[in-house]
Amino acid sequence: MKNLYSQVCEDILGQIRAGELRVGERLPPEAEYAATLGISRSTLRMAFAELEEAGVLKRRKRAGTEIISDRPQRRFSMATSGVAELLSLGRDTEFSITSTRQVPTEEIPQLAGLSSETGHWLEVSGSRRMQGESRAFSVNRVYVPARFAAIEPVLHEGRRSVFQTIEETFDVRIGRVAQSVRAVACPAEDAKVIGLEPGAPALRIEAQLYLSDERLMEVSVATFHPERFQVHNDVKIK
Amino acid sequence: MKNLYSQVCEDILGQIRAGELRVGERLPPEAEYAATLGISRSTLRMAFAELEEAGVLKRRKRAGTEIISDRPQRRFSMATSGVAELLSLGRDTEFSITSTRQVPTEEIPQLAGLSSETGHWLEVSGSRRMQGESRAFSVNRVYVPARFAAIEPVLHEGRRSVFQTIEETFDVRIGRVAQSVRAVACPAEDAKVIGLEPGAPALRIEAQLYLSDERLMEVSVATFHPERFQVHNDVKIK
DNA sequence: GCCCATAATTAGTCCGTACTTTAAAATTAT
DNA sequence: ATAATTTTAAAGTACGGACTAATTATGGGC
Repeated sequence: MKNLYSQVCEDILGQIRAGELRVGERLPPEAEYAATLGISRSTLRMAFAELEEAGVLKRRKRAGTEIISDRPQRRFSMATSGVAELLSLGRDTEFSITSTRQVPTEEIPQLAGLSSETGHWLEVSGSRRMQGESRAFSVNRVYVPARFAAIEPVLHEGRRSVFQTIEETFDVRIGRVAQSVRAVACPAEDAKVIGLEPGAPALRIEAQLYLSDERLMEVSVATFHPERFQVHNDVKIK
Repeated sequence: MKNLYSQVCEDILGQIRAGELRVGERLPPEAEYAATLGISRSTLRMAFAELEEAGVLKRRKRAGTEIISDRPQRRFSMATSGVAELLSLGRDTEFSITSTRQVPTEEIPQLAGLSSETGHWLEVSGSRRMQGESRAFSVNRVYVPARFAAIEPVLHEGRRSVFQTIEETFDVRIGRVAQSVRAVACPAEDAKVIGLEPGAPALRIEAQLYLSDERLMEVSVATFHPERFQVHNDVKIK
């Protein structure tokens, strides 16, 4: 290995793989560890930074350096400039709500097993269109747990996304997004809205948005017009 | 602002927004710049690291620090552990080649305007299946520029992805992936292979793989069975 | 036993210096 | 001109020291 700190990374990774260090354990304090390794604290910190980046370590003031995974991850960074972009909603689109209602968990397959929240969710139905255009390119259904149901009146005030409204109203931040993309035959009810034949190919995106403490923030199910919308990712590899 | 280096970040960003610094320009050398700002080089380097992370700066030894964007990007990291995962090809799938041939640029719409490479590309046609299963879940066509066409004999030796073969054979690394996902009506020729009715909804993924120097490495067009394949992203937000 | 103030600990920030590596630029040779 | 070589400027690596801030742990009061 060329650099000292990369070498230190490898060593720590090796010890984890060999079982000498285990997930959940804490490493010694920086100063102490650097001394025993015979390197400077700054060099150790560079190694730690790399391992933290790779998802192996987690560092917190006073709490120390914890091993949280034995599998370093090659890092990809998405070339997007906000969560809205990540969710593939351009800046120049607007969301209009057609209806809201309370639904019990059992009625919506996408909610099954996701949360032990109280039985009812706020369902927000709507569609999204390019600014200025008249026809929508997607039909959206967003499910909000009871905890955030109070946003309902606020939603009607603007054309913002549901997640943005929640972020602002409750002063919380998205921490993670799990998203799946499939091709489906467009349901008849949605086909009318986006101008498709029933049964024609359409793109279905289901997303779960979580807060940084892993609590569920919203579940969203959207059906997109296949010619007027596509998911585009641009991913740099470290 | 709390930290000196975050403050420096803000300052630089502010100057970019104000037009005092422009995209394409280079910042002064670290030592010099730190001196004029009246801070230590390490502190400046922390600020630079943050701005590089955000996609605003690009640093290269001896070449200096260049401003490459005026829009800092909120950071997303994908929870994948390799490019294969990123391209949504699980570890436990295998690729089999059905045919290869030389094609001119004009015949393939996905190649239009992508590269000024010489007129011919190596087209590798194949399908991908889960390990052990008999029916494929995707039909793939991969286009390799003439520069890498020599991999053709190597391809038939194993069941590895084309990009992996290129990486190994030429000792190069992927630097960026641009990917788009759409819903399409499955073409008749592909429908047979993955067991779909012609015209049924299918997922189409088109990807361009670039090397770190931005030269094109491969273009791939794949059609997926909608029930047996979906794109899944799990994205942490900083 | 529980709550609150205090102390101790640990990662984070900041400084300054010295040396190394890379690659752009300049120079020389073909 | 073009190719090979040398120079050199810039980021990268590494060291060590000092101070800061956050948070866990401790101890005292009720």
